[in-house]
Amino acid sequence: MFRIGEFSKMSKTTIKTLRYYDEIGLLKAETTDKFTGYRLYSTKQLMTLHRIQSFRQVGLTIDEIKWIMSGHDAAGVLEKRRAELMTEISEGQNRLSRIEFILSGGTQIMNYTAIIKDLPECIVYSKKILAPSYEAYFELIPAIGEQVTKKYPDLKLSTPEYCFIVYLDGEYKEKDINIEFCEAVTEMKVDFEDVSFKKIPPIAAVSVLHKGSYQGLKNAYAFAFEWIEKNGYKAVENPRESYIDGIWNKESEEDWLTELQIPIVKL
Amino acid sequence: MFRIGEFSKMSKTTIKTLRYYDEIGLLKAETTDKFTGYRLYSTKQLMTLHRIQSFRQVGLTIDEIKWIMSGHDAAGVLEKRRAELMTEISEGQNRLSRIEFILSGGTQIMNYTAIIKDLPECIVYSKKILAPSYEAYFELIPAIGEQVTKKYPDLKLSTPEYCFIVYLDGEYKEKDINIEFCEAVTEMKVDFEDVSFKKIPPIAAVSVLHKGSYQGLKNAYAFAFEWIEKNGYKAVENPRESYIDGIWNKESEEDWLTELQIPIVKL
DNA sequence: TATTGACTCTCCCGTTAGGGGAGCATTTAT
DNA sequence: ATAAATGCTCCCCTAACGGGAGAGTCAATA
Repeated sequence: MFRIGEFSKMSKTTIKTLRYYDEIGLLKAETTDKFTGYRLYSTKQLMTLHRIQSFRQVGLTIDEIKWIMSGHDAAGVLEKRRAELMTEISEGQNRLSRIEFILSGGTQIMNYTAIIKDLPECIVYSKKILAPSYEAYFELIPAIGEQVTKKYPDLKLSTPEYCFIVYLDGEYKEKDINIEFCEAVTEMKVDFEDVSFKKIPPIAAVSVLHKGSYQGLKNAYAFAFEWIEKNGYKAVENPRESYIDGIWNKESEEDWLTELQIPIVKL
Repeated sequence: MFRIGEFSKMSKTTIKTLRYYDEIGLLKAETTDKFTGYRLYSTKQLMTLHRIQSFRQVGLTIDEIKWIMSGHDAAGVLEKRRAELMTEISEGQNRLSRIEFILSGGTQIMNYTAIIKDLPECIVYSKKILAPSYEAYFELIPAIGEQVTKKYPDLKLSTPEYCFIVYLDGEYKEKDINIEFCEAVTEMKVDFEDVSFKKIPPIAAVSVLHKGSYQGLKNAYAFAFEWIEKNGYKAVENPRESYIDGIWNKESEEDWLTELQIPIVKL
């Protein structure tokens, strides 16, 4: 029989860990001196501990090991752990890729940052319009709001407001732009005229914030698409251009704030 | 200005997290209502939070992000994180490999388990002997102890005891085996006759416990070497065969306990 | 024999980045 | 006026131990 210090050296396990395993019942000392409280271990425990350590070294949790040590089959737990490890590894590689993207600089000079967001489900009314030019279409928006309010006076916008447009053209255009305007609301209603209601399902998207005039949005798009490509994602829907601050509440163009949301999937 | 719930939805961040960031000073609310205590956020905070999230998503700690957000250069931190990620990934792959080795069964039927241990530095006296057979050499061991004790009566063995042999032959032999016997002691002494003292440097080793008669040790060796190969290690020194329980303290062969320690490096 | 130093015990706090919930105050809608 | 939703603070919880305080135990030495 060995005292904890000796047993600790034999097994290359810290005393703290041995006491902890004793406390939680993973590996009880064979006997505990009734007077002194000293824990005493045998070489039999050495075998058990060896097995425990082999599981700990592949990352099983204490509870999982307890389960196995109490006689259950290890295979199920190990397969679960294998699956966890595979996702851990690919998440690690994803993070590594993202860090290297930042460190590689270049595009990052523009000071953009990208994050992945889960966009929740939402209900919107939407209207497709053909705008003669980019600037022109902003003047069309208030009218849409009025049109909807006239039809459904009780319809409420989501809080916080969430309104965005989607470019329907597959290519870049400066005039005669096909645009879909969407505004999130709290309730589904029946379509009317050229306004339709729809429920947008939840989806993951990369989000990039753009500050300043809409001239610079091109850069934000370029950044976002490069980010998507370099980090192993694929854009699966048209980007949403969501307006947070703009002419309606900020005088200076510098204060305008726009969020690009590009729905993606991991490759 | 937005209350915490709205801001939470805009940024896709939980209220708990926002309060936590406020508390630790990573992202203070722009103002806090003096009477109600309500936190109020602005779209400016949205930008800051976006940056914070981009760092969180690659796994930076809160302290690291604080450091960056207070104006320091991000590159150093990111490079450190990159290095961490690379070791995390390779550790993950190592664990995965080890789990798949277990699940692949086969060798595991013998119920061996392998772990990696850091063997600490130790001082041993050692003596090389040519044993006519495997069994014969066990009878030579007591004599060695006496020989050393006669020369150095005050020399003390390590506690716990650590004694092992190393096979010096490059090949498997059944007779005329070249063996080095080592016993850990507390002090360095001067060599005498055919006994030499040496300090063994610390090294990592794979450890396999073998229970039962020495007949079965072959299996343990086979298991250990297969484990080493399949999991991307390389044996860099002769294995140590360390005796824990044996004929000197256990009558039944079944209770004998031996530990194989094979110094390794990761490939 | 007394003492010193090494060892062991229990108890408590700390670690990360928040999550869960209780109990209470405030705001908004009916 | 009341009810529902939202906000606040405060406290405890996580996984697997590590650090340290304060007190008891053991073996060897002066």
